[in-house]
Amino acid sequence: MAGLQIYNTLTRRKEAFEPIDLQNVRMYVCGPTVYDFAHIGNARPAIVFDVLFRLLRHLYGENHVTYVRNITDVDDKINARARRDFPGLPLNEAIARVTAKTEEQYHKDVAALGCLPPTHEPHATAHIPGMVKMINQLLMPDEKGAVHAYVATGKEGREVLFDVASMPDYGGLSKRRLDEQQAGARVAVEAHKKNPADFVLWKESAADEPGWAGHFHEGGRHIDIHGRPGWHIECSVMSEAHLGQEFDIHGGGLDLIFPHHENEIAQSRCAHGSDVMANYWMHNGFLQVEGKKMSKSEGNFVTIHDLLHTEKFGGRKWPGEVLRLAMLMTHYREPIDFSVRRLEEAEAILSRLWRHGCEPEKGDTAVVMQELGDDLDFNSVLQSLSGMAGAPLQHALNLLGLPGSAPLDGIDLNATQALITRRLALLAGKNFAEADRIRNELLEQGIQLMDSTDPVTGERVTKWEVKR
RNA sequence: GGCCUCGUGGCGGAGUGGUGACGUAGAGGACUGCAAAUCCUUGCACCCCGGUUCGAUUCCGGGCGAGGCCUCCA
Repeated sequence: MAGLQIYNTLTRRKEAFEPIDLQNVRMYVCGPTVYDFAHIGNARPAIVFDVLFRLLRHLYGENHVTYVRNITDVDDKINARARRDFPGLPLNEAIARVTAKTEEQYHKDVAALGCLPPTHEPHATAHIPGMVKMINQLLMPDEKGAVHAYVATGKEGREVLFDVASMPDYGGLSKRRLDEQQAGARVAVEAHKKNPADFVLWKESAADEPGWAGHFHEGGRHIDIHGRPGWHIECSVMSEAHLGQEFDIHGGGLDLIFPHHENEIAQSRCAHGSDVMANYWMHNGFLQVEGKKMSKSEGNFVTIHDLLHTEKFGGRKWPGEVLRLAMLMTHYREPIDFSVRRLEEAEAILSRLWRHGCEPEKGDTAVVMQELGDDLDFNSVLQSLSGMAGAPLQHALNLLGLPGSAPLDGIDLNATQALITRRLALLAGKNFAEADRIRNELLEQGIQLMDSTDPVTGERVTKWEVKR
């Protein structure tokens, strides 16, 4: 079996990947918070980890990989959006509308980018009891007698907080030392926290906010807090529910290393009394748009939906596969400057590959997967693809989640063939003007004609391809 | 202030202590009725300044620049 090398954020180096269970390779990736259209920055992890998912399925078998990507559907940003968009509705109903609509849109977007559905897509709101249970585990003394959580009262009510000082090696993923963080950090001091780095596990909800019953036990006391979970606890609980206490790969964007992933590790390890949550932590790099940080105020905030369905970026729509390749052209850990030029180049590469896909076969798909196994070395992959043709090329493209040939949707094959035949007749009669008119007409439909001469008969042969 | 990335030709992107891959775009040519495709040819690139060295883009030091995290964020 070809090896797989993965750069592990935990150790800051590339390591040979060794699954805990060959029969069930397990990966968790942080999914979207569903309050707004996903932007192209959100597309990167979806695409990168989809490629990894496909590679793992290739290496270990389709039924031996479990990929979990959560949906965060409880969050203060969602509440704010719900109040804004549906002011007349009760908040919970408004929230349900926002999350349902956004989630549906997200699924359409990533599907258009060629991403397979994950094995499981758990919703945070479906795992509240599990979160309460884990928080209680943290409130109880562990095997060594350490208590990792406490109840305190903050400005907006009671909270259950994680006590970072209770975990000696807190900060291992982000390589942050607690004592180094204090100096100079612009963290508003919150008096109820034992340590400024302590983070919320559960917080009390106001009457009009979404909330669930939380029964907690602290030092023999029973405490009921009608509230909602903190952000980090979701992933700890959902990953355990679907992948167990220890699993193989945990992925997400670079910005999640701290605090999100650091805190997930703290919660899971302290609740489980273990040294490991996931063995390999992978993080994708950030992207800019046309050389600038993407932000709404810069006016360069680009959603996946905009790219696919509007003409806001570069004055035209872009097919999902072009977007996918444009994203993969740069190694997943490197920063990307997302630009029109990049999309154009991806498109050019893709049409050349599709053209080669119709030629006599050349090359070996296995080589591609081997190169991909070197920490997703897509640059080498692209290089190999350009030397391939025919079925192996098409197969390789499919394994990468790209179409093996140009999609023919919306093209009337019979009508096209009829026009080509008529044009050949016109050419035989040297009626170039009319023949060119037909060629231009087809080009406007996205069909590019290519004339050549049959080497044997010397007759003109016309081929065509889809050009978007 | 602390921690961390990155800086190669128009763009994307390899690589190396000593003739600077490759792709894409551009230019010229072949082919073609003309295109498209294909093939051939072609162009100023290694952020700056020191140091080590016979020689540095590659090693060391210092700058400058871009970006990320430390607060919600892919």
